Amino acid sequence: MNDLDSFLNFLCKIQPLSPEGQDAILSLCSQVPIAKNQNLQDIGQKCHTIYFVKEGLARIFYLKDGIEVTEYFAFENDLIIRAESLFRDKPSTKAIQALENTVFIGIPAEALFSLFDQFAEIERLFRKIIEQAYVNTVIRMEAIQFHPAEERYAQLLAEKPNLIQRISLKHIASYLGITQVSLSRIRAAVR
Amino acid sequence: MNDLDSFLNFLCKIQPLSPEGQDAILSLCSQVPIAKNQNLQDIGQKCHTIYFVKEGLARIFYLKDGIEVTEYFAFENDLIIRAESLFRDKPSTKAIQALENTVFIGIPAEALFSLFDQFAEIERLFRKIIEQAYVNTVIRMEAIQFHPAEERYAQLLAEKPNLIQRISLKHIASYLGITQVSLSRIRAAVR
DNA sequence: CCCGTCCTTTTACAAATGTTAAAAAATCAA
DNA sequence: TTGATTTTTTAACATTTGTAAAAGGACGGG
Repeated sequence: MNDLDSFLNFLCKIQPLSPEGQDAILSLCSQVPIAKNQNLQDIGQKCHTIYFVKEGLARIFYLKDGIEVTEYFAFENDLIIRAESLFRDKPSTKAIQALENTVFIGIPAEALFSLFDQFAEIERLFRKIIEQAYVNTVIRMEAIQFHPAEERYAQLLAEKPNLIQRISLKHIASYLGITQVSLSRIRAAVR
Repeated sequence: MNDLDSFLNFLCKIQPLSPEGQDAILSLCSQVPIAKNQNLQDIGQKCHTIYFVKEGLARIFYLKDGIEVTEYFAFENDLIIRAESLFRDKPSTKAIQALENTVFIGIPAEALFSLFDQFAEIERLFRKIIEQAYVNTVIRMEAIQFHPAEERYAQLLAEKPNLIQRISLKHIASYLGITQVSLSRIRAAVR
């Protein structure tokens, strides 16, 4: 019994993997515990690692005029990568931060890509994972493009009701593309 | 000599393909000419086809309170898919429309996915294509999330200076997430 | 327990954007 | 060209959201 079993199980639901394939992935996985409010990766670093959240909660954020803007929240089993750095080999303008005590699973990208030659099933797995990430981003962009902030907040609450208990409002506000003052107003109006 | 040569060449730059792989893809490609302002795919249809623009110009749009919102523009060789329908097998709330007389290249998704078993190189090609699309969407979301409309307009002009000659301002406005009135004001202020 | 820090709300005001309507300009077809 | 249609601009006003500052709460360290 390995404590990455539930993670492997999660992967196999996306794409069934042979025992050999599973072992190959496992051999690349390392667990990285990060304390609450600490960064897993800092702004300015090139991203060479694909991360998942094993337990805890994390976000990607960047700085806009000195203010932190949250781009993405990752919960258990969620993929968390800085795609614009990883797939373009450029330094990232974003950081990955643990919002709770969090254990990440890290997979070195180069080593993983090498596995693709040997295991087509693993390439397929990650193709599907990226497809899902892509679809999620398209859907989120639609929301942010033309829905007023109040709708976006309501929608977020409907999708992830427990979010509000685990994440501070200022992070939620910047994720919604508004200020925390504005979010406070929205909450007051709903109440 | 086949008139899809330039398209094949475009694909091979992303991922080199064997002659057999190239033939396999070609055998699935059909060309679909659509007249200006006509829809290639309508709202409500399930999307089962992966499209590229061979020549011309197209967009994806949806209706928000009866008003058309442009989600995406596709120029020559650009991928144009309604990802949330294609990868989730749901009816799309979006339409694909030709903004000029346009020739699309269509590849049936199911048949393509079957090729993946036979040609790992083709699966890799489409993995990379989706990765690129994903990165582009992440970057666009960052822009729309926290940059004011005026910046987004300036950035769009810098990236695609010829866009303004080919696309009406109302479409550009909705792509930027603002009304056409607002875009007119921005243009007047810059002038 | 108290203090300081950080988070959240509230207030007042400013700026940006939406809405509606109408005018001006451009486009297109007969 | 003319007339009809569409696109773009302009105007006036309403609404939303941002900014800055202050006040109240929550929370942890000493």
